[in-house]
Amino acid sequence: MRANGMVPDIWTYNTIVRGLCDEGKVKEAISLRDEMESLRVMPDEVTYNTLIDGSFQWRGSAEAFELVEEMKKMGVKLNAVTHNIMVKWYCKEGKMDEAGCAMAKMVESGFSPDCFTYNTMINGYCKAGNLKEAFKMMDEMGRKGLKADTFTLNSIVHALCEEKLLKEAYALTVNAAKRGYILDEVTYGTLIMGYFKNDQTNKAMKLWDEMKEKGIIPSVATYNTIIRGLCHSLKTDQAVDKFNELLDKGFAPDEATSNIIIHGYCLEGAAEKAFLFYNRMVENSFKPDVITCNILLRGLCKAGMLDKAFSLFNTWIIKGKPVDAVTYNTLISVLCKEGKLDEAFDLMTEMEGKKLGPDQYTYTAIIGGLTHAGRTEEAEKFMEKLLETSPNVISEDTSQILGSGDMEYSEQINNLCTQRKYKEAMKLFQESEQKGISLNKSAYFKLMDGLLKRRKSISKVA
DNA sequence: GTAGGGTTAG
Repeated sequence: MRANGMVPDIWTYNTIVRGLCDEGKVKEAISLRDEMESLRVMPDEVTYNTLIDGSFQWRGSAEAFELVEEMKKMGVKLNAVTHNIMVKWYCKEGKMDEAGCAMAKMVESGFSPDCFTYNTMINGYCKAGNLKEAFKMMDEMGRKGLKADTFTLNSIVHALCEEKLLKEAYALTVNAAKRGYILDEVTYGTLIMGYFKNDQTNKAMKLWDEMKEKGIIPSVATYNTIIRGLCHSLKTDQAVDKFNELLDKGFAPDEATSNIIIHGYCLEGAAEKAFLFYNRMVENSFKPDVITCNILLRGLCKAGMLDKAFSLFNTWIIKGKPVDAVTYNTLISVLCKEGKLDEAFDLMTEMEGKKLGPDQYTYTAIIGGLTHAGRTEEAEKFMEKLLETSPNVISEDTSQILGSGDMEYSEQINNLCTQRKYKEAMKLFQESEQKGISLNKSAYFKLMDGLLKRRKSISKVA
């Protein structure tokens, strides 16, 4: 277009900015913004929001907030989407207090939180294991006239699966479907993953069939879920069947698909098969990344082929391909197990030089090696370092304690919910709040289930 | 015809 003397309009530019950001080429996207300005196609809120989200993902929050400031300076008004992006990234970083502040700031700026905001917050609280706040958000959402939807449902299903409450998760989806909620491939994928993680392979496969019978076409991400599940159940050959099915349907597997299968063979101790598949994929334009490298290294170490592991590591470095903390920790662990502590220390120095660590995994490996060699005093020194870096490794899990909650209130609320006396359950919840009493997780789940039931009409799910 | 929420490899 430019060569033919045409000036792309704002829509065209924004589309390309989005494409670049998706690929992680945020710098190029930002320089495109300069080009836009020089051509007097002024970047708008869509351009900035795209760049801000991309910066959060690929360049870190400092750069992202700089763009927010720039946006203000350029006279482009922040909108609800801008705020939702900021809320989302606080949630992704697990900073739920700050996410709450961002939401409050959104209100101050004159925007009411919408379904995106609430679903983001609900998911964030679920991921943080704070079911009480997740439930409170859901309640608030309902009181503002916003309807829970498939996104809300999927967050709760995921949280239930994480708690190993699979029966409850399944029952929730069945009841939700009866009430008019749309179950989609993510709902199924989440349940399937939950069953696989709890070694209920048959149920997982049954749900896969059920999903397909319903005419839901799984995307690559959902194919990855079933392939991953089969691999973790040491059924990599079956996983490859699904992989071939994916190819037959004309889908292109992504980077993850190949890594999962390579990992599957490594888990089975079949390093040769892993390399055969690796080679097959490389010939088909698969670009191995640092995760591929780490998987292969672990596989080779597991199979006792240390020489091969180190030669792979060296070739990788010579080729200038990136390595990370996991790469080093993988090798350091195996060296410690083999009693080759000097070499392990050398690698630790090397990773320190590259500012990749050491982290808690490095220290744990070193402590194990030293203890095994009877070098207790040195081990204790590293123990101190470990506690400095991550005090939570050994201390008690406070969320567990908080999560245990008050039995009496929890049970009463559980019972009321089972009897569908949600109003009374809510009253009791408010009473417990006033007394500063926390409930157990199952009580919060029951209350959330109640909120899903409260929903009267069905909103279209995109 | 452009931006924001749920599943997602070591």
